[in-house]
Amino acid sequence: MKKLIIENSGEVNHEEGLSIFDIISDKDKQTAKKAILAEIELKDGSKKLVDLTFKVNDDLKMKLLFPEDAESLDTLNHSTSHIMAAAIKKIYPEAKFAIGPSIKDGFYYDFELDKVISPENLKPIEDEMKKIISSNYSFIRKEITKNEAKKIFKDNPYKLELIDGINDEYVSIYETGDFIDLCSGPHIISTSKVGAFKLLSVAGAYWRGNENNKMLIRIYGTAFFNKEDLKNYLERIERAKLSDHRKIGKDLELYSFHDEAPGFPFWHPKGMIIRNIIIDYWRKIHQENGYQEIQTPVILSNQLWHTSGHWDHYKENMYFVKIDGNDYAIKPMNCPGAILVYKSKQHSYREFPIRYAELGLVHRHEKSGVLHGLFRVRNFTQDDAHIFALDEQLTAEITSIINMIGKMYSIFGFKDYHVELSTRPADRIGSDEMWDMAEQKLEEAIKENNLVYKINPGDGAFYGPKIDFHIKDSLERTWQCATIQLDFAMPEKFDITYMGEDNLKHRPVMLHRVILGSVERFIGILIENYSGNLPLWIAPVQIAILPISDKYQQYSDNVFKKLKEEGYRVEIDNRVESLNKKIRQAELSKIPLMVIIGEKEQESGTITIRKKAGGDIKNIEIKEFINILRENIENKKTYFE
RNA sequence: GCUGGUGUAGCUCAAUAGGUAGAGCAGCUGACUUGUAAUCAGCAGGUUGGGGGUUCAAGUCCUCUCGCCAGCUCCA
Repeated sequence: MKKLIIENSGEVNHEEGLSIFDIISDKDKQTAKKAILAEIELKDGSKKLVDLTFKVNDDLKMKLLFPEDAESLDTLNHSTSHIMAAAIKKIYPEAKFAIGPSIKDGFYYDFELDKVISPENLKPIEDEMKKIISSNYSFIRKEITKNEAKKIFKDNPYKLELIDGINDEYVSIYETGDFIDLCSGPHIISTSKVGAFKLLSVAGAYWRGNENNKMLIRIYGTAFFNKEDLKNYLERIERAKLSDHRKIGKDLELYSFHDEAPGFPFWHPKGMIIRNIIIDYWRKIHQENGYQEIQTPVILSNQLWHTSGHWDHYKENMYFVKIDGNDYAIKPMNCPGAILVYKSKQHSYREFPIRYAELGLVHRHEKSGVLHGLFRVRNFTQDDAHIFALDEQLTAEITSIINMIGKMYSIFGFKDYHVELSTRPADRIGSDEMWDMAEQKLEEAIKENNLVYKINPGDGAFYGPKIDFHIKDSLERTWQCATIQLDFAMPEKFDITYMGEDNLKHRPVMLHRVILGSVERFIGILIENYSGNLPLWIAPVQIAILPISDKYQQYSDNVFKKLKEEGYRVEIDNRVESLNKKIRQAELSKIPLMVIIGEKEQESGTITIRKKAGGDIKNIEIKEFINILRENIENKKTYFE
């Protein structure tokens, strides 16, 4: 007899070779029915997820996982991807399957097929999947040798390549009905565990994520243990779409895009108000932190871009122009300009660190398929800075930047962002020693500041590694905003120096950094995070004055003038329309505050405030209202109080 | 750039099986003077993204092209 210790539910003695499911079933049928997976403890103390069909041959400690555990939903999605593959195989026997993992909120499977798959082909696949699910097939795991596996998958180049990549003599396969897949698992015990699923979209995806490889067909789907969860998920996605900055930007007249300039945003008056508020605050915080603002040209000679390395490593993304027969480029980055400013005079170690800030308008030729509202455009303003420093000043400088990022993000209401350390890319300048040093320095700074981070290998800039800060949009896609880049290479390329204490020339180190990232992307993500309901201090229109009829026009005009004089962004709706209509339109325009003026207000010399977020303040004095406004705006409050 | 989808008035959407474009909102005009999310009536608005083709006839079919959307690659 062997002993199975189940976390939180005691011990069971059992015969050797029984599956976890059988053992639990003997003890408690209900629990066995509900369980999805088991997390077993290996001899070395580490944990591993296994199927419920896992055979127990020894004493074992484990924990059962149920539908409410996150790992269970992952597994369900992964298993559903197998079910989808099985269905596709039924309809298109010639399909060759590549990989089919679970992802956040769903799963996909990539496969090669010499046919066009469009959304209308999804329905038949779903129908076939339903048949498989109701057939209640078991997921049967088998461990076989690589050679055996190669025989099974002899017609599938993708699986063969995967098998070759496995560092083990044995591989595992799973059988579901007559469908066999190479897979490490784990899986649900039977197809009937899939309570609800939906195929969502079809797209192309390169094999192994490499654009030089063949493009496969990818079908995305999502699965849940019950129908209610699927319904909630689909509703959540629909709701998130209402926060789309592309829609809100158009509705609120913030900016527009036109066929005449794809990827180049047009800023409208109300959008400019948001931009300028952000920039005003940005200037203030940079002055406080010892930055000096500069501005460098948009067009610079090709010669410069040869020197900087952009010609060799960034040309594909650049635009070029000819002036008087000479070749120039439109800047894709601000660094070379800042370096020319630095080089315009001699520098002493006593000046360091020198912090040049620049709101630099850059142009990049982004591939047409990647353009995405304000998140991905072809011209944008980086809130850039280039810091020239001594080696020993780097850690303090990086820490100071990290603090500025934290402060600005919290002021703008971003709490949920994550950090990545992007290391050396294949296409780069500078020696390996430089990269070792730079990467190490950044990692030290991250650790010193106790940031939680992950490594993003190969994603650094061509001149140096970087710490990236990512923020989520309404659909929880993440976008890189802030970045801190450490650069030993450019100072060398441009041969920049300073005079040291020893009266000798030395080479400074350079930090490139942005906080907002680009003003455009930042505004896009700001809008999505607030669903367009911007805090009072940022809202392009702060107050809408709504006279109930034109009998109160004069009094309303006085209130309007008063607020305007105080510097508030206020509009008055003088149309002869119902109050209901005026309120509705102010609501749709996402104006945070409405001032309602009728007979009562006029008589008592007061106003009534209707907050967009809900709730009224009845009959208050204008003076008092202004005090409240001032209080909210000066403190940059997220919600009006 | 690649894969798939899509493109009708400022916005949201109609238009049977190809028969030559229709509505609501917004706009303009007029009436209504209104107390917490759309008052009523009238008017005006489109060579159906653009080019080419098939056809007696194209918003509808074919083709090229551009934009947009989802995803892949790439990125602030």
